[in-house]
Amino acid sequence: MEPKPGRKQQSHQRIVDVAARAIRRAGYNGVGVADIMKEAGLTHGGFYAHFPSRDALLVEATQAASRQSIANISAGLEQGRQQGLSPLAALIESYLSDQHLADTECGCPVAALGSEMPRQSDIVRDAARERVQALIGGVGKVLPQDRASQAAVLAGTLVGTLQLARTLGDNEAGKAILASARATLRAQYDDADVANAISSPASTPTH
Amino acid sequence: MEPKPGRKQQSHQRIVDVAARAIRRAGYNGVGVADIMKEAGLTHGGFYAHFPSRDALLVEATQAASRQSIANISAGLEQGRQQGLSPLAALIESYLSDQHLADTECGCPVAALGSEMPRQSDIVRDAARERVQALIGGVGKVLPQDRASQAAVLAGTLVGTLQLARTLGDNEAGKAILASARATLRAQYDDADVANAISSPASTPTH
DNA sequence: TGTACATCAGTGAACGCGCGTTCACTGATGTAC
DNA sequence: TGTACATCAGTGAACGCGCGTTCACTGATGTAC
Repeated sequence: MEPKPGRKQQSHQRIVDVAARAIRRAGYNGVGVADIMKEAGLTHGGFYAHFPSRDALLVEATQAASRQSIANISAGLEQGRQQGLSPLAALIESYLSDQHLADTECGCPVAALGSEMPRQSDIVRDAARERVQALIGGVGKVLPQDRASQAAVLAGTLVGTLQLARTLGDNEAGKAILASARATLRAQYDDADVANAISSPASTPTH
Repeated sequence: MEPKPGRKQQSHQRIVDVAARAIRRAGYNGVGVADIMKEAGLTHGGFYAHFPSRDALLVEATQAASRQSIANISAGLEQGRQQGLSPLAALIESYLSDQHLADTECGCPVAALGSEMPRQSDIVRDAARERVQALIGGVGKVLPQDRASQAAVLAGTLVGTLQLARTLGDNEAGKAILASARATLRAQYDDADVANAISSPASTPTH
């Protein structure tokens, strides 16, 4: 119903995009209203013309991060497809890639914020809950139908493994865990069909 | 060299214990010095006679939480052994129990703080890194020797799955994920040897 | 055993500082005639 | 086309408040003689 974005809507979008990266980089508690407004090229005073509260921004930022993450995962699947990987193998390779280890800011919000999500206010937690359900649902779609019930475990595996790697660091220790995890999961989930098609982890998009 | 605890050491211990629970309940950023001292029955002014900084407390709290978690996991393994479970099956059952879902405060610090660990100051992060390595090592010990390389993935699976369940909530949705995860992992990791010995999730200690 | 003093653990007021939030105001954009 | 006015998006100073940290002080415990 509103064909042109309009100046205010552009600013709004810019604030949300900045916040979507900020929460993944620094955590829900890690950045303030003033920081975000500054990074969006504005002063903090104007914030409440865009959002009724800081929490309202966190909701939109969580949703925006989710959208970006979904787009990145889709891109990873497409790239994997071109390399002859099954969707499942492509998901594992790209989610547990060295790039995703390094680029928390543009990666999966569940991996970046998983342990903080249960502690957020109701509205933020609702947004987080939706993202978790969507992640599980998305993982389910790349699993063979007879394994659909494993979606939650695989989602948990991806999220948890990436967190462990990030805590060890964006270095050899962290990368070693990811490499070992990819190898294990390839064998466990993808058995014979594509395991041989994988050679180089290559550079995959982040989530 | 110091046989008697002494009054100050007792206070110190009390503060650390309170903090070990507080960080898991509310996150590294979720509780302040004054809150912790109050919960330990002291006033905030005396804090810096015990610790050079808030971060120094977070280090000790992380280590204390790790010790408690290790003790709880050991108890879970022992309880499983009495029920005829393999150590691996017992670990899965107790880590992914409904009790551990509910009792974040006394549970595994990696599950409670995983996504915040990479963002902490150097000294806190070092403590977190040690805990992650110990967790992976501990998981490796319950795995059959020919599967030792899977320790990191399994550790990630436990941590990540519990986080997803907690974000969904301490309710049917969260419990459903845990139940499905236990079933999947039983089949995946423990194959034939003990899967039949499990019937009721029962009440297991927290971590 | 009793007194005098030193040490020790904890108290509570105070400090800067940064945060989320509010608000009177400004300058630019758009509309009416 | 030009002028007058209303609307709108953003500014920047200010507000309470809670935080981590400091510090002069107090009351209890322990030691010397």
